[in-house]
Amino acid sequence: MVKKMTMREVAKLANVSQPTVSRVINGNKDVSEEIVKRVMQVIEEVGFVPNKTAQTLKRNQSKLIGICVTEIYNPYFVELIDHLESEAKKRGYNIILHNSKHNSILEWENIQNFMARQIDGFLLVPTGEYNLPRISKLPIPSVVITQTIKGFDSVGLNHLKAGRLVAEQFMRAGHNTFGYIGIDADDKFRGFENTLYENQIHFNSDNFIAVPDGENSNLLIRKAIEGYLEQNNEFQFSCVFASNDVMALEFMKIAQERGIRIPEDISLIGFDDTYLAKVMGISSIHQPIEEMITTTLTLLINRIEQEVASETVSIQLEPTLIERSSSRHRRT
Amino acid sequence: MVKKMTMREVAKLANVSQPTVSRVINGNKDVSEEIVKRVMQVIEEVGFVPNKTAQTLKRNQSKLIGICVTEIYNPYFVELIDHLESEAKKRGYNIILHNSKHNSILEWENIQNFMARQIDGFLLVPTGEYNLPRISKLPIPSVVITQTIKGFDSVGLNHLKAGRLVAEQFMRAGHNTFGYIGIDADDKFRGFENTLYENQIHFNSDNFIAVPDGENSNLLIRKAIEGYLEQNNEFQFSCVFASNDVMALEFMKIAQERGIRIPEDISLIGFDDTYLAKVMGISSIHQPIEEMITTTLTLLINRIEQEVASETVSIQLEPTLIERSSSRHRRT
DNA sequence: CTGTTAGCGCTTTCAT
DNA sequence: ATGAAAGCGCTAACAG
Repeated sequence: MVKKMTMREVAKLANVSQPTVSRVINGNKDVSEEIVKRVMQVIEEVGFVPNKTAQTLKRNQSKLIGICVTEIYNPYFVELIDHLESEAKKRGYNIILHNSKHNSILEWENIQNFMARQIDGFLLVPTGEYNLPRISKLPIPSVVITQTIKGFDSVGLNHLKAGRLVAEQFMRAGHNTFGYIGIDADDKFRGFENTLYENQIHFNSDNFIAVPDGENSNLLIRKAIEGYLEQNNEFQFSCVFASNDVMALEFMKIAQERGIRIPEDISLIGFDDTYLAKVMGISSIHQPIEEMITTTLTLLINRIEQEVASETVSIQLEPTLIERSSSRHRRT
Repeated sequence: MVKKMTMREVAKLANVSQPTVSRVINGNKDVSEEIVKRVMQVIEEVGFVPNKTAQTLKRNQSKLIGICVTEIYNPYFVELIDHLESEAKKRGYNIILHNSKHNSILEWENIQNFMARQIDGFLLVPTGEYNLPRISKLPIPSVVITQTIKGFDSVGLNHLKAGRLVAEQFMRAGHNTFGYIGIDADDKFRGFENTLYENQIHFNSDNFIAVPDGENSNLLIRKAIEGYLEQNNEFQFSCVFASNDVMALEFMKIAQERGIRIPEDISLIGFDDTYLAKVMGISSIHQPIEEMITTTLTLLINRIEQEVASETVSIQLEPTLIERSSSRHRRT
């Protein structure tokens, strides 16, 4: 094929009308065997591929799903995108990926682009609240992923439960001073803190190492941890929960540099169970990514195909704790 | 906007003809200020976004570039995709990502899909030779990336030079027994071996740890390295070059488990300079990814827009060695 | 069963 | 400076 073929040209070569070619391609059964064979042969020979752009225009559906993430660097999102790509393909959809880089302006541009490209629906890891009002006015459905936002369809993790799992594990191992590394006091922290509280343990807020929001940067994380050390001279806890694996790893490295043994001196549990955690032997909260993707896609595709505007649904999946060497140590 | 708007409806609201709206949107200057303002206002109000699908059909160009990689898990490809997305956007193109999973059948399906979606051109990390003949017959341009294949436009790395850099560094540090971990005797190995040879050092092929081709799996890598140890009891080299960072990291972990110190007992250099290497302090060959992307895109977009079928060009970029702690040790 | 016709939303002559 | 008309490649309604 040296030039792009169209149905019209295929039709000419097969001595049939152009709509007949369309019927053959779409498996319409009211076509004689004879003609089907003739047309298929020509298609094969010239390597014809139907123009989805024209189909989209005519059918008013593109079989395209958008996904807009806040960063692409996070191994967690990579896993997400990878699964999404395969799963969507299985269901006859392609995906188009955009990165908002934690920037709401860019996020909106991305969504406009989605609209322009006639996607049928999209998945969103929101940068914040900024665009939510206009997103809810869009004429196509979307599902928020990894977070729960009221008024939106969403599939996320039970973060409270995740925090609880970690706290329980630490308590079971005999710890009584606790640390936390994260962006702010979100649900996973609250689950952690509440569980301690229910067991008459007060979480000392000095041991909350706050990392600035935004792109996950090793440098920023390191600064935050070193900032803590300047204030406190040494870590005032025997176990620490990091709100993602990147932070957990950075903590581990700083500990190693200072001769602090993990888990003997400090136990560590991360979050997301990315391959960073697997590779480095860091215990971590596992999110059921595959289940998340299938659930999300099912929800979104239902919205696309049923076009019913029923109540928004918000699904929370259950986290599990994957224990590795970084927390396999019992305090005495 | 509760329904998708079209130019026709915008036109009606602005009391002009539909082609006039098109002119306004495309910045045609033969439109009176007055009307431009009126139309823009309506567009703003109703949140109209032009339908790129219809534009594609009419203009016969989609402003879409495909990229098909062999795996998405490799941090190197993640970096590649990330840069590509931003850089393409700067030049007015969107990207559509596919994963061939090292499978030639899937690769061809992906390319067919590209064609169906009317992409203007694509970048390819080939799974092998299988599809190359038909790819060269396609009516749209493509550029092979990370490899050099004759008869194709390609942008890759000077792998011979990379191997040479590593060998030179090891020799300079006083090593005289050498190891290699990789898939097969590719250019980067040849550069390594040749450089040793030129210095009267024979590379002992027993010290070639061969990892099976395919998806980068930590498990397969580990098996290969452990297989070596079963044969040889211990590592018969004081320095080792791993053909990517994932392999380097796996080597490092196995070494650690066995009390082998890096770099004191064995120096290690990886390849790709991914954040795995950065985070773990592994010396690594850096590929200039940004330069690679800009070069590749420039080449591809030239092909797309000039539509001249001149000689294929093949560009090799220069690697650099980033030295980190895993090789900072001088033999005495 | 198969062909004819119309039209998806846009751009692009061609008139005026 | 603006509108009318044609057509990109396809699907779908309608004839026959």
